[in-house]
Amino acid sequence: MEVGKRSTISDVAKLAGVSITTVSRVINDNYPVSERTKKKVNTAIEELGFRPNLLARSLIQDKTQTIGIITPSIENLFFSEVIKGIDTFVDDKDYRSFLCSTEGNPDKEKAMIDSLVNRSVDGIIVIDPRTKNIKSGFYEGISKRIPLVLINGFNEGIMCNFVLNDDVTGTLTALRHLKDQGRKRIGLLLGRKSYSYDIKENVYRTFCQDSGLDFDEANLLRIQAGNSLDAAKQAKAILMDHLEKSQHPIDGLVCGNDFMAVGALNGAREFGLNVPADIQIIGFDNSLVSQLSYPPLTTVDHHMNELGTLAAKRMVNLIGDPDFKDHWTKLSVATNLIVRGT
Amino acid sequence: MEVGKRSTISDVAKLAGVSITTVSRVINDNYPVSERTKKKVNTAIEELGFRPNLLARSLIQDKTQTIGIITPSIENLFFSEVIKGIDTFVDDKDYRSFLCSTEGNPDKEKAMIDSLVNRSVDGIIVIDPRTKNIKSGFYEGISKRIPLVLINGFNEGIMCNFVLNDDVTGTLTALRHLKDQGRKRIGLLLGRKSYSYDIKENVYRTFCQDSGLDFDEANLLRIQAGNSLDAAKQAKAILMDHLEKSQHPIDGLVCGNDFMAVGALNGAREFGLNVPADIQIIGFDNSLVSQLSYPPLTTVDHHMNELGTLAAKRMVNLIGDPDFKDHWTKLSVATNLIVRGT
DNA sequence: ATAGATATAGAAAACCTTTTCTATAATTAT
DNA sequence: ATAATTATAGAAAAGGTTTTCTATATCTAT
Repeated sequence: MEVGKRSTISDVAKLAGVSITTVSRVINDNYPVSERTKKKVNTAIEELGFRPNLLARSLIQDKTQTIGIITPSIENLFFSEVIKGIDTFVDDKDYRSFLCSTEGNPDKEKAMIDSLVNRSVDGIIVIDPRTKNIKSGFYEGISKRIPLVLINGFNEGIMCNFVLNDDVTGTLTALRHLKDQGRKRIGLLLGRKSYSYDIKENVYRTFCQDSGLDFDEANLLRIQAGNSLDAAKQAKAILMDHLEKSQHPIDGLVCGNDFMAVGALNGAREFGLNVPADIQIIGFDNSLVSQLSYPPLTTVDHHMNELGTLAAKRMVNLIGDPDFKDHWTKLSVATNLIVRGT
Repeated sequence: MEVGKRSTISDVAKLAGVSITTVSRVINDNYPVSERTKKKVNTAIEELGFRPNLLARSLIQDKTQTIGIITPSIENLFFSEVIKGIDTFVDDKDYRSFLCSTEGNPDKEKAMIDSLVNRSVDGIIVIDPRTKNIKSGFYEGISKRIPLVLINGFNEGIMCNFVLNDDVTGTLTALRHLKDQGRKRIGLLLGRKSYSYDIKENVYRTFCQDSGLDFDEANLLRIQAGNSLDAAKQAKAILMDHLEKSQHPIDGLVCGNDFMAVGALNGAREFGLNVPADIQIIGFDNSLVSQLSYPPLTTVDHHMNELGTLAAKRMVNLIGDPDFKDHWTKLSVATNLIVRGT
């Protein structure tokens, strides 16, 4: 019997000599059924190897025990930590998750989300939502149809559920640490403009002003990396370029993420500098690479896993809430500096 | 109209003044409909913002345009490269994918697969299938119900679709390289027993025998790591231990993956050795970390992305094939050595 | 002008469940 | 002994599509 078509509830009913209603009740245990019939039904289920077709159930109940996770990239360590956090939490509540990669393309992201909505997922979590889609009101529209949580993207006045890092404190702590260590010329290294990098830049500018450090446009390094590896390579190149050309090169550097920091570390070393004696380098994220580098990287711990867990928790709550449309929150996860060898 | 319940095909039919059959035909373009009615229907669809409910469609067509990907871990670089390869390929064919993490637990893996089958996924790809489930015949059973492809796990006589790395050639090339470089005492560092590590061990033993190298049980290092970071830490520790205690410590080392290799690299350095002068280290996988370490790691490129792509390609073919039950293949992806700085 | 073909459209069945509503048998209360 | 309640079970509707089968109007060929 194992081979061939999958058996249905009506096969079970027939074999057990009861109605499909009764079988359904035995499966879901939501209505009294006598022990005798229960046993008959269970035997039949066993014999046929019957498993309920979840599609049919979903269609009628209008819930799928399914969520969608949208990410700009799958193989990025930062994102996969977040995804892991989400998945662990929702898996425990017996949700399965669709994983969709957008390659950072806003239109592809929209298409993905639409596709998931048409598949009746119970909710969608977006990692690094695209600014374009935030501004166009796309997410607000989706938010009214199904539960939506956005991780690490924000804009004032948007009615959506956000889960964010405390980038302000994180950046500030890193900068202060360098200053406390006696660094005089502190630089900042970022990727192309984004929600998170914009915050870091602002904090940096304010910090320079407030703390009487020399602010110099030349100490604000910027790369246009596509992926993690690119980031490391470009970071290495741009730092070496800076060291070579600048009259007063930096002696401290905060990087937008750990990949850039590792790249910078390698660049400084190749330039002949001693880390951390000649230049101190601080990464961001506390990702795996920060612990594998030599010396291990001083970095700002983003608690990426926690970010995912929090988003997932919020999601599960929203799904259970019939008035989910009316609630929206902005949650924040604290960051802290982990001092290691750089 | 945006708010409230989602509109259905019958809403469209009513508004356009036609039958639902006709609307269905317009959507799917699988039956002649006059231009005039087509336009009426499309206007109605537009006006209502109608999108077909994919659950209902799937239920009747018995296909969901959905596959499942099972992995022991989400945040492992090796696996995420494979997943990326799979996803890119199937996404292009308009499949969405469920991602399920098993934490390496065979029973959880079984439960996950069952859950996906009940959700009527069109096929399942398993990365690093559990030996226990291979041996129990579980995969063969699933293979008869829906298309199944196993990546990086194998056992003779099992009727399933496999996609494998050529670990034999990879390991051999690495060992030969070290010998060609004049290394006399070559070691091997592996994690707990698995399909892939067993092959590497066998190749190593044979190689030592065939090439007249001193084989010494003490040069076969073994760790029991849980995750990537563990692996690096334990590799560092075990190598330092070996260097300290061994009378004739190794001067060349092939590692089971790049994380171990980075750990070993750091360990050798901390022990005061110069890499590659005093000891040469070769990793496995050509993962991101191998390019970020300093010096960058010499490693065996596994073409993980290709592994995923090939599995995905096979999967899509199986899905299209009504006789998928009768075909099974063993595909292999070549490996090659990338010589960098260690 | 009529038979046969063709183009277009709708009615109804099917997919597999859950859920509501109705029915019967068994129990309890009067 | 009868009415009212309770426990158990089934019939049928519902969920939103696709698909098969049937019907009509239009066209083509004789």
